This record gives sequence, structure tokens and C-alpha cells, in this order.
Amino acid sequence: MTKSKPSAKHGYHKGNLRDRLIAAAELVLQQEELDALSLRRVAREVGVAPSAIYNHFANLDELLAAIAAHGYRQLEALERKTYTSITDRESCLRELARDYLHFAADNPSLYRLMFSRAVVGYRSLPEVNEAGDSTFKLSVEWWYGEGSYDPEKSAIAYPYALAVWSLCHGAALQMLDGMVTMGDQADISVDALADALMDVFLHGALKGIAK
Amino acid sequence: MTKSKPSAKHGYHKGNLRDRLIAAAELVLQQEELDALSLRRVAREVGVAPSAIYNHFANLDELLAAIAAHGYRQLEALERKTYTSITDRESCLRELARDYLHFAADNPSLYRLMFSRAVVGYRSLPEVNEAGDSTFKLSVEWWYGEGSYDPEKSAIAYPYALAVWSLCHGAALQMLDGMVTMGDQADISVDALADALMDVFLHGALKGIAK
DNA sequence: ACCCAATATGAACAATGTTCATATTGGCCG
DNA sequence: CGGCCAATATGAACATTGTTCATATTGGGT
Repeated sequence: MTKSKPSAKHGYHKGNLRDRLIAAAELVLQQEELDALSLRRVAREVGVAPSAIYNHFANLDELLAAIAAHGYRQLEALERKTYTSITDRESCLRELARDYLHFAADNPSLYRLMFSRAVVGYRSLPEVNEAGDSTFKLSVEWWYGEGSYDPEKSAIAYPYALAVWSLCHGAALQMLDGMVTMGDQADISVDALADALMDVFLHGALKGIAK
Repeated sequence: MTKSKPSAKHGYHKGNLRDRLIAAAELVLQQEELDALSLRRVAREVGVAPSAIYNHFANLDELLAAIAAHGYRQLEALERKTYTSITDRESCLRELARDYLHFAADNPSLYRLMFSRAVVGYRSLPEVNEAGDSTFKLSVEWWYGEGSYDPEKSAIAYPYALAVWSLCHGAALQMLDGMVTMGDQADISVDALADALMDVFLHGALKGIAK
């Protein structure tokens, strides 16, 4: 039979628990801080015993990794859409930065999880290895140009890719931590922040150094 | 009597426990990962009951904040030294970036703690508020120029300060997470990384965009 | 129709942060 | 010099966390 109705009452085999766990976790992340997410909390949310999770994930880190991987794919899809739709290189780069900061602003807890120590570094799931670098790979690819991979240009493009990505990541974290006040005005829109950063990034800071 | 010998045997009043707790915590951070640091671990390290800590800190977050504040002051001193010793603006900026990344590379766990959620955001200790922004304040001050604060230049300088700091912070995290491979070569020196980033930052990325 | 592998349970364990009643002690006031 | 109090340290307790394991249930394939 097709397992089309896994939502029945409460039994032992409740359908694919894996996806439901991830979905529940994402819901928690949307509404609360990252530290509200715990293995037992997710189990509670789904209405299942904590130990049941271990039938689908080796441990908590793997669950977190799976959630993060989903986040990476979302972000990557977002970026790729802009990447393929805007032809003007500079406009595209600016829009990519806006996309990135918007993603972080809209999903603060998820963003924090994606770059938490539990997910990054512990290369438990190959799924995360692939999805995790997606954004950065996209960035490198962007700088390489539309052509195929060229080792000659690689050494030139890589620093650019590393720099934008570091810039955006650092700015995203500062933004989430409420550290961006942009001088006097207490608040600043995400777009304005992205634009200001990209202005500096594109034109360089040498002019700002002029004594 | 002077309490010059607090190291005696084991008694109730063992000298100023506060400083010894912080020192012990810093030692743990120097040798292990951030998640190895716990309230009970620090108590164990000092040879004291866990609850004794609550005579000196309201809770774990305050202990972490105090440790982080110490780290902030170290970093700030490091930066200020370069800040005041190198007159050439561009050379100074490059050296500041190197200093920053070296601090992160030399104290990975402490650096992670300093920018962890437990420390940033929870503005429990005013000590952290002051020390925490020191590096960034220093950066803003640097861009303002040596003169006194000028609101007119503020709006111009702030984006630069925000950008360098975001860039360095993002790069530091990526470095600590082993995400910096600089193209083909697996490893790259901290100095080389800093220089590469500052090249892009100083001269701008527009030239890298040329199709 | 049966059986087994997959899945879910519940009780247990260690470790964590925190609280509280209790015990000790150093320094101050008489 | 003696006594007392506030500061400090203890140890036992509690709730919560991740994890393990023996046990129970069940759905799909032969």
C-alpha cells in the first residue's frame, strides 16, 4: 500500500520521521533563538521519543547538519536565481550581496546554525560538505567568469571570491548581533547596508585613506 | 595580614577566586576547543566546588563575558600598538589586518568565545559592552583620521570601518574553520591571507569584474 | 500468513547549569 | 584579645541535555 496517510493517530511507524524532524526543527528556528533547538525539543515537537531520532540520525550533529544543508540549498537557490538573471556584472554582484544579507536577516537562527561549530568543521555528513560550500563555490564561479574553470584565472579570481564572501559573512553576523548602527542612525535597512558595503568593496578603500 | 599566600593547602578562602577562574578558563581555551569550556570544568580546574563560582559571577554567561572582555582588551592593545607606531596609512591598515588574523589564529577558541552568542547580544556585563566594541571603535577612529571626531566625516568613514572589520571577521572565521584554501595550495600563511584580502579591499574589485 | 528488519518506546546514565541550606573563616568592632 | 558577621566555600539536590540499550510494535516481502 502507499503510505499516503502517515498522519494517523499515534503508532510506531508514523511515516517518514526524518523529514518531519527537520521540518519541526526549521519551525523552531523560525520562531526562536538557536539555543532553543535541542534534540529533545524537536522530538517533543514532533511527538516522539527522543531516542527515536537515532533511527534516522547518528547523533544530534547529524540532525543539525541535515537542517543546515537544507538551509544551504535554499541560500544557494536564491543566489543562483540572481546569478543567472542579471547580466550586468556589477549590478549582479550588488544584488547577490543583498540576497545574502536578506537571507541572514530573514532566517537569523538558521543562519547561525549553518555556520555554527557543530555544523562547520565537523565534516560528519557529506551532504553538508557539498551543500555547505555551495554559496562560496557559486561566488568563485562568478568571479571566474561564465566560461569554464580556468586555472590561470583561478589564482586571480579566488581572492576576490574569498573577500566578498568574508565581507558578507562578517557583515551578516554583525547585523544579526545588532552591531550595525551605521553611524548615528540607529537602524539601517538591509539593502542600504549591502549597498554601502559593496560601494567600498567595488571602488576600493584607498580613497578613504587620503589623509 | 596581607593575603600574599592564598595558595595554602585547601581552605575556604583561597584568595581572589575570580581571577583564578578566569585564568584557568583561559588556559583551557588555549589548549582545547571552545565546547570544552564549562562552568564545572573551570571549577574542577581550579579545585573548587561548582557553586563557589556563583559568589563571583551571577551565572555562566557572566564568567564567559569576563573572559571575553579580557580577550577584547588583549586584541585592542595589539591593534593600538600598530595603530600608533606605523604612520603610513596604507601600511598601517595592512598591518592591522595581519594583527587581527594572527590574534584569531593564535587564540582560536578565545576568538570564538568573544564572538559567541553567549557573549555578544546578551549585554549582561557593561564590561563587555565597553571592551567588546573596542576593536571596532578603534577601526572607526582610524578611518576618521587622527583628528577629533567629526560628524561630517563620520558618515563617510563609517562604511569603511564597517567593511574592513566585517571583512576581517568573516575571514578569521573562515580561516578557523579551515575554509581558506586559496585556490590550489592547501595551506596559506596568515600574512599571505591578510595581504591578499587587503589588496582587494584597498584597490577595489571593479577590475576583477572586467569580463 | 508469517516473519524479520525497521522503527518507536521507556528507562537508564553521565554531564551540564543552577539553587539552597550548611559550614567555615577572615577581618572588623568592641 | 575575643566575638561576631559578612563573605566565601561546600555538598547535596534538581531540571535539562545527549546518548545507550533492552524491549515492544509493526509493516512489507517471501
